Amino acid sequence: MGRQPCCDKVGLKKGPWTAEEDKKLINFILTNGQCCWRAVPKLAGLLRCGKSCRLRWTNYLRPDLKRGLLSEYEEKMVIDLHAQLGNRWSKIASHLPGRTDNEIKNHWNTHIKKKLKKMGIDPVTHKLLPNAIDQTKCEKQQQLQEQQNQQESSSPIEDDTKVENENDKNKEPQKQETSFESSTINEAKEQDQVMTPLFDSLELMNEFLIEEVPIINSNEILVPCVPSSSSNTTSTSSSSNSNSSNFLEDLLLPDFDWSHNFNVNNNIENNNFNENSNNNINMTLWDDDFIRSWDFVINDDDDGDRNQVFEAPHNQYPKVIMDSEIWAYGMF
DNA sequence: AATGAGTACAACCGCAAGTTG
DNA sequence: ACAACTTGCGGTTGTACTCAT
Repeated sequence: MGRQPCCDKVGLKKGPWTAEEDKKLINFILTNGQCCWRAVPKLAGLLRCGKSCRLRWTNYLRPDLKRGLLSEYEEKMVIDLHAQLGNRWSKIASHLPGRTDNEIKNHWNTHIKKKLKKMGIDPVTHKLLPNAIDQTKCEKQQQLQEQQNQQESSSPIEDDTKVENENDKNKEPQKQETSFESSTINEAKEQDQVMTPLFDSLELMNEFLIEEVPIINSNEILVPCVPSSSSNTTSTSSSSNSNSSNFLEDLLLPDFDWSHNFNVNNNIENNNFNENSNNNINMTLWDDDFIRSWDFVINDDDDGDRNQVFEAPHNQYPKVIMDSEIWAYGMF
């Protein structure tokens, strides 16, 4: 007897998920929690296989997902982790809270691979490509040649100063490199905030050791949250941290009054927020699509006013410690 | 404006590991 | 111990979108 397919494929829908399907899935998981994916489509009234539901949830609908491009800092981490773990995307993703293995894999294939190749680094082995090695050899030879020429054409006194200057010149990049080499993740974070270019060398990348990567437990995942309707708009992370249920309560608010409060006042600020990737809170989790999903889940009104989509500005994302069990066991 | 190439990313597929009866 | 089942992972594909011509 062969292995049963994960689902009966006859009559099952494939391809992109519709808003209606998302709604059903979110509704179901909010009500019942995540369990037995095989049973989910039947119980949720979806013509999908359980696998597809799980994928949709974990890669797209999950509330603790960050959306948007990976930051410079995240990219650096991915490169370093990939150097050590290879294509074990889920392992890599586990070091980047809010990111999925699929997302990282896609980003690797579309962005990072190219960047590394441009830099003369083999994205598979993380070593310098033969061409790049030849190039650096040539450059070194050229430099030596130039130095020799300069030495020949200059007086001994000038020589000393020149040599010193040359040394200084040579020191400059070295200094930079060693400072990079000694950098910790925190320093990398700081560098990321000033948008430094990607690595100058392989050595640099290898400095991001796994041991240095802060592993964040699922129950520590920060979920951007919205203040309640009556809330002060300057709510701080500390105030929200102290009460993890705020997030849930807010989600359960029947009227979502707060949604348009922000929409009106903060469009400009939002634009700045999206453009300003230096900002620590680089979470675009609550993008239109996502909010739309939740909006209609809560209101259960497909014809509801879509203009009242919540768009909270970056300074109004209180940090909330997300208790994984709340999601896992459907405590909504 | 039309169109073809390139890009980004959501989704699918098959396999393997883990779990259960 | 073993087969059936479930879940998760990594590779690949399909398609919508963007941009250059």
